[in-house]
Amino acid sequence: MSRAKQQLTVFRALGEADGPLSARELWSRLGGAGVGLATVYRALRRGVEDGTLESVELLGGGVRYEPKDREHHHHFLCSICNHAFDLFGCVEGLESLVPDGFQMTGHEVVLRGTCDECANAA
Amino acid sequence: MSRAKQQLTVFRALGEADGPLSARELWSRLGGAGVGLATVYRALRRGVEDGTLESVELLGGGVRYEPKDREHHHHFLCSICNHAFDLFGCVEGLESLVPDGFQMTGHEVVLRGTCDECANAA
DNA sequence: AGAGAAATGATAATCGACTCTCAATAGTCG
DNA sequence: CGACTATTGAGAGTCGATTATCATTTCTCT
Repeated sequence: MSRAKQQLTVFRALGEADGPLSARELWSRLGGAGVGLATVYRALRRGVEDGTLESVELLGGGVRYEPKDREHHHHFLCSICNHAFDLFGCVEGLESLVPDGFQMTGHEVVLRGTCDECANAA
Repeated sequence: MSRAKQQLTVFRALGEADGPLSARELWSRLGGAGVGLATVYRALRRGVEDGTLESVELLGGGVRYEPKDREHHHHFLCSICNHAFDLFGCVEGLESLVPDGFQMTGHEVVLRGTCDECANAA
């Protein structure tokens, strides 16, 4: 593989994914061989520093990364394949949960369950 | 400290907390000295096996534990002190986020921001 | 093409979280 | 009290994730 801008390769793979990917998921998608794990980590770190990428941490799954240019959205975590999927839309009524004196700056919603594919395979 | 049922000590501390605690938080609340970290981990593990405790994993915060006998609730994670607080109530409209073919079995909502105390200290 | 800068891959090193080991201690029960 | 079992604390060991090292390769610019 040409060594020019492997970072672009990493970003492209993230952009094509249907949800945030962990460093390892990303690495295996890139073929494992051909791109070093260290390079994946480097690209991710730089992406976050650049503001191009965003890291999200979901329950039980460690840190994953996704392009920062996406609209506000949340995630679905399949408890079988452990893959995270993007969801669209948001929910109502978050403000009412905030206790007096607390200031909310953001929120995260994670749905757990079985994804399409795993549900059919079962 | 008497060695009888340190596990109870651990459970009590969790019960008195205003939110889920990590093993380390719990350990430092118990005085650090006096109870070994290993004992804390052991008590937590047994608690989860018993069904007495539940482990929750919030964004950016690792694994925390809380008594399982609580009502359905969510959490507020202070980005300054990094402490997790219990919230009461839930939100509407979660089902509408689930894609076709996916089966939701649970969900987690985490609010981020500044807690009472940190907001005043700032 | 040639020099210097930047990026890369393989692997060693690090880090934090958690578990295991083991001798010592406390609890149980006759 | 005395034998036997369960629990404990301290520290070593393990495990996975991430980062650092470094020789090599690729880029950029002339």
